[in-house]
Amino acid sequence: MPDGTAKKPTRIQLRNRRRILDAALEVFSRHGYRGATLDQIAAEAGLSKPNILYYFEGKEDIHVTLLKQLMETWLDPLRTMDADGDPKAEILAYVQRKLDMARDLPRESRLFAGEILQGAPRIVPDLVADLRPLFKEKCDLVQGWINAGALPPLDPEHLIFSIWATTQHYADFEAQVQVLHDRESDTHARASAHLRQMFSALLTVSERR
Amino acid sequence: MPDGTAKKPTRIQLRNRRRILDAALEVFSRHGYRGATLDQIAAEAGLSKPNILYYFEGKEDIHVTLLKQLMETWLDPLRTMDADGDPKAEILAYVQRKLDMARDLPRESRLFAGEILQGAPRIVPDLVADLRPLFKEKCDLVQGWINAGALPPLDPEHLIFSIWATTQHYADFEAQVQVLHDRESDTHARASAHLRQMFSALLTVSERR
DNA sequence: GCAATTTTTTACCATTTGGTAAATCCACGA
DNA sequence: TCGTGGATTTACCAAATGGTAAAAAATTGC
Repeated sequence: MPDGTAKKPTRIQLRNRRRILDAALEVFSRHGYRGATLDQIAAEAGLSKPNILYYFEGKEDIHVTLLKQLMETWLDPLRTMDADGDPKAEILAYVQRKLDMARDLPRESRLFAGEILQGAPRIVPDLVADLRPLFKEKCDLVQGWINAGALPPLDPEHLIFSIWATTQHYADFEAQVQVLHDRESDTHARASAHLRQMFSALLTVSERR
Repeated sequence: MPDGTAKKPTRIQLRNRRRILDAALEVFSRHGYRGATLDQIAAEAGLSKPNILYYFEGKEDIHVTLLKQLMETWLDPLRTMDADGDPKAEILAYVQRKLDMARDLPRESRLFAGEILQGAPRIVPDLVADLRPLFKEKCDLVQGWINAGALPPLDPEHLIFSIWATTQHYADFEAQVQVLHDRESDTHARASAHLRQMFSALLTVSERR
């Protein structure tokens, strides 16, 4: 068995672990943690169930591995927000990056959403360790811009919440959007335009007459 | 057994069905459909498992009953949006009602979110039958206001998506909000102020100098 | 080519879980 | 008070599911 204790992973090990995580992402994101079965993951990965348990300690191990790995990707666009850039442009660019991610990585978005929805039982520690500091940092950054008069007074925490909510909505609630959205129009393009308009309005310093 | 075919339900039937649905809402919203077990629901309801199956045909029956029942409550605030009121005030009031619902009925919000997240397999028909017409109607209403010059040009569909996303976020992602939000501040009050500010900015006809 | 190691399969198992059958309990009207 | 029909419990079951042991197969290093 490939113990996790820092050896050099074989080519086969690398390939199969990736296969398994790919399959697991697909299955977990569609059915949730409890709804997903090892048999489904095994079938999707093209491996046998015991073979999967040769590479991971168990179902939870796969899920946690997936979540931790995902967290990095997920936080990346936020990290990119640059203190030296133009405040409004930086934030609007962040909105776009987040929206693009919802389009390009919907499974990842749903996996994360499912975990949070159920109280984040398996990922709260990572949330506290990784997300919280970054979140605080970026809130402070936005607050700094406000204090400098580069942005109108607003609530940094809830601004970020709103960005997350509006962008991830298109991945997490895709089933609903699909039912409601006008079939002929390009969802992504219109969502992009709308969010730019909305956050632009919020971020623009109102010039009183 | 109390067949669904239109008899007069006993007092005991009414009471126990309500108990079961209450318990099921609690359990389903916390663990999702697959994650919830009849035993948990039974324990929460203070009834035995077979007794629960005396009142409902099965697990799915309970879940579907809950979802359909919930849909009504859920759509109510949207229905209230009045064509004769002031457009901006009507929309902002809708935002507030939706935010209040996220605070007062988080379990309902999460139950719904969980269903949609997994592709809404058990509720798409109702979405199409109930939600879609109402959604269309209100989009047309907003479009009418825009055409009349009472609102700036904006995308009605995505406006509503954004309202749903931002308000429900506080219920569905509560675990995350809890980890990140400043402990001393009143989440609901600040969220309310922020959303009012954001949608107000979006809905205000920009008066060019 | 061959021993040693890694990978995969076969054959299981224990538990959980949704669900059922039938016996029993109980409320209530005549 | 007693019978009747609704309500509840007891004792189950079959399938699904996470997981394991050990043998077989493949791969690798020499």
